[in-house]
Parts: sequence; structure tokens; C-alpha cells
Amino acid sequence: MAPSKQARKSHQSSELVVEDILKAAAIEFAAHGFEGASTRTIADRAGVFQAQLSYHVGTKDDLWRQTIDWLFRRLRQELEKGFADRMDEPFADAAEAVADIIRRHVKHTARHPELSRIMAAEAGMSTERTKYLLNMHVKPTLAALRLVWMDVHAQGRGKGLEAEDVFMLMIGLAPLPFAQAPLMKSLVGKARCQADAHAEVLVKLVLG
Amino acid sequence: MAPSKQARKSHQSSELVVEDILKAAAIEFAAHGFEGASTRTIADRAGVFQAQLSYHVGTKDDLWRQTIDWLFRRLRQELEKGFADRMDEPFADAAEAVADIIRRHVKHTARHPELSRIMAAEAGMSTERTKYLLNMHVKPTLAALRLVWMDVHAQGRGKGLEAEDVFMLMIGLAPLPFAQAPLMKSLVGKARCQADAHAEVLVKLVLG
DNA sequence: ATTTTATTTTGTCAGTTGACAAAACTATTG
DNA sequence: CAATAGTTTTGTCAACTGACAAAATAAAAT
Repeated sequence: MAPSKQARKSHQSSELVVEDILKAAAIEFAAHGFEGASTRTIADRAGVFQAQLSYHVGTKDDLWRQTIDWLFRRLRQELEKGFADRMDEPFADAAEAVADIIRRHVKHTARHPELSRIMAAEAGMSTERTKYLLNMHVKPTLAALRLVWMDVHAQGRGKGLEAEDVFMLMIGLAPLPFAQAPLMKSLVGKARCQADAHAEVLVKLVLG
Repeated sequence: MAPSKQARKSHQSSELVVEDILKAAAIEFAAHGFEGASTRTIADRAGVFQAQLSYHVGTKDDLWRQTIDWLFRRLRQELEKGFADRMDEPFADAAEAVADIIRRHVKHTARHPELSRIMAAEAGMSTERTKYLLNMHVKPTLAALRLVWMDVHAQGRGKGLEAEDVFMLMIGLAPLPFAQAPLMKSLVGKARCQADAHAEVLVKLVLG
């Protein structure tokens, strides 16, 4: 279908339309994977014509990349808030900084589980998309975490865990109750799927 | 494509053909999700004609269900070995039993990551397939874990973790280096993706 | 007011998908 | 050997997919 039967739409700036498209694409890619997602369904969800995807974004592959970029930009902004808010009063210690990142990450993943779902689906194969994901977004993130984690170790915190273990916990465990919500909710009860509670479990797991 | 251009195949018992088909289906469903997987590709991988899927298994939905049943049967057999092997000499304590299950689960997931990948993809939506997965396989498994975990708590082990937390760790963390191998390998180094090492991290995480 | 540019809408294309019917063939049974 | 049942192979179907060309319209520039 299309936006509406009557009344042609007034022209919008490409930016606005693209935003709608990417939002819809994130949901569809997360729900059905790259190959399972339909450009027509995405267009419908965004309230535009399918041909507008070609015009504003390009091919399905281009759409996927732009969607990923958009999702990561949003996540990074959220995680960096912790530092921005305390420009004047920096973290007492590295462990506290990590705890803050974990809490923000869990909460963000609870509100926007799409990125985690897409990554989980994509990380299992080695395609050009996987490479893109890895080099453009994942590697830099891990590198940043490694730096902070060195400070944590220097403070004698973080038990026997390596930075890699922490990273795995954040990728694998943090999104679980939300990225797999339909299953988890009817399994472990809604209480266990509250973002705050889940965040604390993770913090305790990582920092002892 | 088809099995071969020449030489018609001799008739096999349906059971054997079905086994080939399910094995191929598991790989394809894991790689591309339910909707992204193609019955023709599955047939090719199994070395049979597409029409044989209808004949031996039924619709694509039937195929998915049978594949899941097959994968869970294999997993359960592996996990139960621990108990079978020690019929004479039972576990010293519940904690040791849990540790054994974790180790077996991690190793099995390392060799056969398909089930975890399918579950991760499916657990994010609420379809008829999700319900099937939940009621037929997941719920019973968690119920069994709850029983053992009560004993663990009775022994004063297992810190502040609930059975639900342990379950999440087993579903979310255990398969991570293998279900998402292509990404993880180039991220944290092969050593970190060894099944044994990963299993010990999990055991330590769960039992302190 | 006219032209140019940007965006929306309609329409079409070859290729793929899941499902199944019918035919060809093999094996088993009587 | 004849008949029957089980299995494989070929062929076909409507529906859907991603991509794009062309036309229609709107907004901006001249």
C-alpha cells in the first residue's frame, strides 16, 4: 500500500523522510533479518512509497548500512552523556565510569532493542555487512572499553575478568531480556525484565 | 539445481532423507532466519529436490518445527549424558551437577551453534513459532534448572543469583563466542573462543 | 511567469519464493 | 509376472521480491 489514497503529500526535505525510513528499517531488519525484511513493508511502515527508498537511500544494502550507522550514532550519544554531564566533576574512579556505561547501555538497549537484534543476526555470518559492522562500529567500541578497563584493573577491581569478558557480557547479556522480550517475559516474569534491576545484576557481575 | 544430472537416485527410507533435510534446514534457518531461508537452498544443501520437502516433511512451517524438535533432542541427549555416566556414582553436590551441565552446554553449543542462533532470532518476536519453542522446549528446561538450583542455594552456593539469572547466562552468554563466531573471532582472539576456557568463565561466574 | 530542481506517484521488469500436481521410476508385495 | 505402494523427478502456479524508468506534481530559482 501507500501513504494515502487521496491527497498527494507535500514535499519534505530528504533528511526528514530518510529518518522515517531508517526508523522503519531498523524495526523490520531486527524482526526479520536482512534477507527476510521486505523493502515494501519498510516503506509501508514509514508511510512512503517503495520507490522512495531507492530515491532517498539507494539499494537494500545501502539502506542496511545507513540504518546501522543511525542506530550506532544514537547509542554512542547516549553512552557519552555520562561523561558530558560530569565535565566539571569527573568520575571518582574508573570502576564507577564502567558502572555508569553499563547502566546506560542496559537502559538504552531496553528502550531500543533493534540494534542488538540486528547485530546478533549478522554476527553469525561473515558477509560484507559483517565486516562493515565490525570495522566501522564494533572494533572502535572495544578499543575504548579496553582503555578504561586497564584503569579498573590498576585499581584492583574487576576480579579475574578481561576486557573481552566484559564486552561479551555487554553484548550478550545486557540486551537479552529486551532483545528477546517475548520469550523472556513469559519465562522469568516481568520483574526480572526491568531495566534497572537487570543493570544492577550486570554491574555486580562485572565489578564484584 | 538438483542432486545430480545423471542417474536417478535409488529410493531411501523416508527417515534417512528427513535427517538430511533437517540438518540442512538447521543451517539455513540459523544463517538467514525463518523468512530469509529458502526451501530450495535447503533442498540443494540436503542433496534432494525441493518437492521432496513437501513430500517428506510438509510446509516450511512444519519443516521449522521438526528442525527445532530435532535440535533440542540432540541437545537434551548431550546434557543428560552427565547423569547417565554417573548412575553409580552420583554427584557430590548440586553445584557440581550445575557445573557439569554448564560445561556440556557450552561445548555442545560450540559444536552446534545452530539452535542458539535460531532461538535468538525467534525469541524476539511473538509468533506461533515462538509459542511452540517456549511451551515445547524452553519452559520444561527452565523448570528442571529451578529444581537443581534450589539445592545449590540450600548448600549456600550461587551467591545472589536466581535460577533465572543462571538461565539467562546459559542462553545469552554461553553461545556467544560460537553463535556469533565470525564477529567474535576477529574481535577477542581465537583463544578467548575456546570452548573449555569459555566454559570455565561461565562456571566461575555462576558458582563464584 | 518561466524555468529548474527536488520529491512524490505510478507502472513495469526479471528473478525468486512456497506449494503442489502429475509423471516417472523403484521397490515391495501378492 | 502383475499389481500396489513408496519415492523421486519434472513442471507449473500465483504471489512476492528488489530495482528502476517514467510521469506527475510541488517548491524554489530565475
